[in-house]
Amino acid sequence: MPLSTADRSVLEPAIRRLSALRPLSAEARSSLEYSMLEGLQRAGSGEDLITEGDRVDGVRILLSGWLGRYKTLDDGRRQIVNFVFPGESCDAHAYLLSEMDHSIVALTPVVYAEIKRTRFESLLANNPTLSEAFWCETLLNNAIQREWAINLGRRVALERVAHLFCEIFERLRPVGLVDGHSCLMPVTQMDLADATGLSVVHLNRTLQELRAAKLIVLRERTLTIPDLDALKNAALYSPSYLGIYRATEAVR
Amino acid sequence: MPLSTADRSVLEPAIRRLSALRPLSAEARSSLEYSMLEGLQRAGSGEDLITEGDRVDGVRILLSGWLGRYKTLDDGRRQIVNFVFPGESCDAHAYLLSEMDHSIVALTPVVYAEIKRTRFESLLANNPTLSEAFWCETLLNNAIQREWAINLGRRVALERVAHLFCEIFERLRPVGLVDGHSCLMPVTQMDLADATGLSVVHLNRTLQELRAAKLIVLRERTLTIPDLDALKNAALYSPSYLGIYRATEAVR
DNA sequence: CGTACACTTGAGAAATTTCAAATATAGTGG
DNA sequence: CCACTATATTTGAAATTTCTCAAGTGTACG
Repeated sequence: MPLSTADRSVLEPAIRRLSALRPLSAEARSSLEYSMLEGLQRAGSGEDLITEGDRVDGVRILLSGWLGRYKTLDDGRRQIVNFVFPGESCDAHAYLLSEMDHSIVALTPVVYAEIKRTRFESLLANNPTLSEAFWCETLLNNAIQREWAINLGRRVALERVAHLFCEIFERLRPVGLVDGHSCLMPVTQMDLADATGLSVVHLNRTLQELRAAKLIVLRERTLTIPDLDALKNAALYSPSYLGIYRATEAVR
Repeated sequence: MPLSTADRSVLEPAIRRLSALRPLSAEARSSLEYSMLEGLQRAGSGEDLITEGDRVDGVRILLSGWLGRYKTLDDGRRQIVNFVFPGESCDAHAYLLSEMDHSIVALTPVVYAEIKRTRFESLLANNPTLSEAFWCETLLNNAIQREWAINLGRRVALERVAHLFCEIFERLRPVGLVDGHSCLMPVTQMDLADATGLSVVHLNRTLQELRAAKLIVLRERTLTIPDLDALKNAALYSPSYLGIYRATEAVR
């Protein structure tokens, strides 16, 4: 469903994030803003934005809420293979491949901008700097996906959940969604379980362990990390995969 | 160490694979060949081609042997997050990010072509079709990486190893490295364990299970899959993530 | 021939899952 | 606003998977 009344401030996360990846010219920025404002959309929690096997015909840029990229096995097992946070896009360039290899679901109510393929392509053709920013995003995604592999393959439950929380913090920070030591945690424990490859029951117990160790406070849909370094320590966190964000952090 | 005598046939896997991703113009093909022939290199088994934290300054295209992309945790745990097979490139465009987020090791003796950044960039600039092929490769890598996430997060040991073998088959096929029902399996069980997130001991037992079920034959560094569909079944394999290869398969 | 490395086996320990049920919490219609 | 219902979180206990440790057997290579 299209949004009618929209002021430009809803676009802020997208602009902020792309600028963090590559400095955008004023011109690139304004034509992007124009294209986004034309395609504002909402989706409700639980709604699939796109399903494995679909063909893609454009790009969506998330403006608020959380999305989950997921894959399922025939017997229903589900793995969230990545989150999409405000400012991040999904499917940029995906039309270069034949079809979607995964699905994307709204884990919360979301607002996003949809830009059709032809529009998007001309936007990139006219703004090399923008094109580079989107490609950078693809590369960054790749790096994040690799980190998820070691997270799922080699970290034990506690480290794994701790690591996810660290990553969420670092990815929300550049778009201004970390407030002091806290951020919103709007998803269910089931979602977190599917993202960490754990059962809900064990995820729940792991959260309690993290709470008992005073590494996190999690209540009323808010995650607080009193001491991020301590949590990173528990997670065996290594920062190199989000390297491109580091400049951003310094600027804060 | 540079290779001296080199005939053009060593380049075949690379040309074959890129052509599978995007049809290459004769011109693109020959300038790529020329650039590759100039930068032929070898590395011995166990040698790191590049290490996490390094800056990248070019692209390498693997011509023979297997590479492993891996990450490690401080206490030594290692996860191979992906393999690189002949014809695949590593680090294409990686110089757009600040530094390597992972390391790449030669799991066998390898031959590869190295193209320096400036050379590579002008190659892409002059051959849009080539540029698209390389970007396609990046997107495909992304899809593979997502599949690894569900493999590590949601498949049990037997399914996981079975799935890895199916994937290896499907990725080796387009470059002509599958011979009937067999392909080379030149890596150690330790490497396979690190790729599937299992301990060596458990990987070994899982292989025995697969053998007992007649799903694989594995001896003398050769993997035979008598009935690929049966193995895919056991792996809960879903083909959508290697979709772009499907045209290739049909052509065979 | 020896030494290092790769593979295999056994057995107990640990992590994680499953099943089942109890308690919260949130959303909905009256 | 409340009662009702569905969903989300939490708890207990047993079953299962996977890991660790330790040792034995092969195999390749100098």
